[in-house]
Amino acid sequence: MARGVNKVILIGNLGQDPDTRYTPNGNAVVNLNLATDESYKDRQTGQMVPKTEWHRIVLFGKVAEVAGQYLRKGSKVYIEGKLQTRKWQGQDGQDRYTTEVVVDINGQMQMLDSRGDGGGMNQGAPAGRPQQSNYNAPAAPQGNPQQQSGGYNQPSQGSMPEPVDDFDDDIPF
Amino acid sequence: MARGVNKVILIGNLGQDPDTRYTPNGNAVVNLNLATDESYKDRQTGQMVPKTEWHRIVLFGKVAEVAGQYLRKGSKVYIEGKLQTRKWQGQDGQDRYTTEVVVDINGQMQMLDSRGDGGGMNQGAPAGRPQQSNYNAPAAPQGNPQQQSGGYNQPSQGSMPEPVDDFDDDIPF
Amino acid sequence: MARGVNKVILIGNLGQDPDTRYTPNGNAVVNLNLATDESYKDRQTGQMVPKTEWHRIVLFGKVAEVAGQYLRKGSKVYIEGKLQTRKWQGQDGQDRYTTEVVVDINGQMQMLDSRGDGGGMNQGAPAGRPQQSNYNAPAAPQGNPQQQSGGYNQPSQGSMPEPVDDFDDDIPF
Amino acid sequence: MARGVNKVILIGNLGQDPDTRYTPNGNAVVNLNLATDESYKDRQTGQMVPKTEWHRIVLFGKVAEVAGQYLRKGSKVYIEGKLQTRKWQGQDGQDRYTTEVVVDINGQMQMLDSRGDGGGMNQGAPAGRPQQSNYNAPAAPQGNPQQQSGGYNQPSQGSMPEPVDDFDDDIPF
DNA sequence: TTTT
DNA sequence: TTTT
Repeated sequence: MARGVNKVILIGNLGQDPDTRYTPNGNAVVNLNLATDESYKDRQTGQMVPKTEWHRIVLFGKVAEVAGQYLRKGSKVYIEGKLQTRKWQGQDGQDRYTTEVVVDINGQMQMLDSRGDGGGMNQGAPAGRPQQSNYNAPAAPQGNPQQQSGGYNQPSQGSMPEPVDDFDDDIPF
Repeated sequence: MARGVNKVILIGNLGQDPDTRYTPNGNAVVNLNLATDESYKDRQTGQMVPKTEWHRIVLFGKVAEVAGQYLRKGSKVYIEGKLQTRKWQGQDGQDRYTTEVVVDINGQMQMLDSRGDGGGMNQGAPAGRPQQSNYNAPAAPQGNPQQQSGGYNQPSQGSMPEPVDDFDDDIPF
Repeated sequence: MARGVNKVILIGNLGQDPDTRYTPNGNAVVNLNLATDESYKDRQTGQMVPKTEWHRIVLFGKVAEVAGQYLRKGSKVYIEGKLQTRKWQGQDGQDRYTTEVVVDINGQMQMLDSRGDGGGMNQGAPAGRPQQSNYNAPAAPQGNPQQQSGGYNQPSQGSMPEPVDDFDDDIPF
Repeated sequence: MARGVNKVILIGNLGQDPDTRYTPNGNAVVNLNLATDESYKDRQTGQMVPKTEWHRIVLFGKVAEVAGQYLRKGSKVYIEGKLQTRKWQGQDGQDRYTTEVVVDINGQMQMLDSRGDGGGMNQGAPAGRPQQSNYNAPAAPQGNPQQQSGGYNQPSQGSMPEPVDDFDDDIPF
């Protein structure tokens, strides 16, 4: 239920392979870094200047499993989710905020191609092995705080904790 | 032009009066703090738990002027804009990131009522005087970083700089 | 599941009270006539010309019950649904098509006020009695075909049949 | 300007090549037939049943030119526009209504691939010759009324007139 | 870090 | 009439 509207719609390409983790109950949580491109006319030069915006996407439940399995660096994807800002403590003890686009059972994810980055033509075919990095988070992308935490759900001061979802962890979506 | 899609749609209420500033060229730039409400079922208690998400909105051009003039704390509003993340330096010299919903000529703002917070019934009527705080930013609401900068376009290290828009500052939207 | 995206987002006002009907299984099906206003500059006169677009909305399940109970002629409402075109036979035996915005469990309905048309101030309060017209449909508003059918689920040639939803009629949404 | 919200977002595939026409002033007007796919669970069989919805899209201005040039039967496309219902007279003199998704300067069109239907790999490359049928309208697709009119802007009773846009015809978008 |  |  909602007494408001909170909706985000994005189409862009993945800057890297999905980062798949699992909750203690075995539910997938997938992070994506999504680039949306825009260009605008520079008033000095009159030239069109490309501009890339990077978005941090978090998927839960079944849509997370599909994303983790089929999406790869470079994949074009449609995302429908909601904005959520999480508070966490930096190593200096100060508050930090990270805004993410959360895709849960109310959201949507549509693969618009399935190209991996190996140059392969695996159109519509699942990648061999879903990437899973439960122990070693990748370096954070531009525009997002460093992610140095250990396993999912073990945030600690001085690192960015993982997102939590509103839904019951025991019941798969 | 865009080779991607970057769209945010929100309906919520203002947590405080709009913060109106002006660029050197006299164009309005308005910041809003918008709350969207949601509720979800707590799995322990089975109760519905209300949850408020706060969004930082930045309006440019004509829509900014209208927002600054007619919106007030408590106003219900429809916002259509795009996600944008800005990088700035904290007082400790470290990088910080703030994600905002930018409403420019491609976006939309719809007043869904015009209630001020004084309990007045100025339904559909303009507020007496548009609030303008070019010298003293209000404290940030829950879920958003503190805003301690001075006037618009004078960011300094240790404070959060103001957003900049892609559009020609001299040409009103 | 969907391999495409089909989404409609509207904010407007009801041209008349909701038309509530029930399936044989007791599920509510509500029809709304929603007006969205726009204005554009006439190139002859240079004047802004108002233009109203009428939309036929069909709600199913729980959201239908809420709509039927709380919405009234004049109510402002947010609608999120999908486009659906139904084929039916006119009295002359020829095919007709009606496009509707369908709001089911994947959609959303948000009351933006609860004004009835009696000029009452029942803000946020339920109307006394949900209107139900299972036997006598109101005349269609501007921009929509006449609705002359009998009870729900008894379409006949020469009238516009009622919409059907994809979902199991026995299981409430 | 708008005092309401009227927005449609679609991702689907073209059922046929675009139909490009020109106004007397030389502005392109392009019609698309777009299929969006969905599937739902049949309650009798428990099977997933595919369901296709067809949409009539009308593009104006620059986005129309791009669509006419680069899209082909089978192309996947993102459409953002508004709902509009047009009234016209059937050959029997009776009123008919056709609902379209209008994409003008406020809308958006994104090619999600550029595949033509000849099986060619013209990825991102313009098709040899933009289809133009100013004299001979194609048979109407399923889910849409027959289109039997002559050239653009010469509707007559007994046929479905072409759509008109709110914008000044002389000024390219 | 993506894509065209 | 499309697509996977």
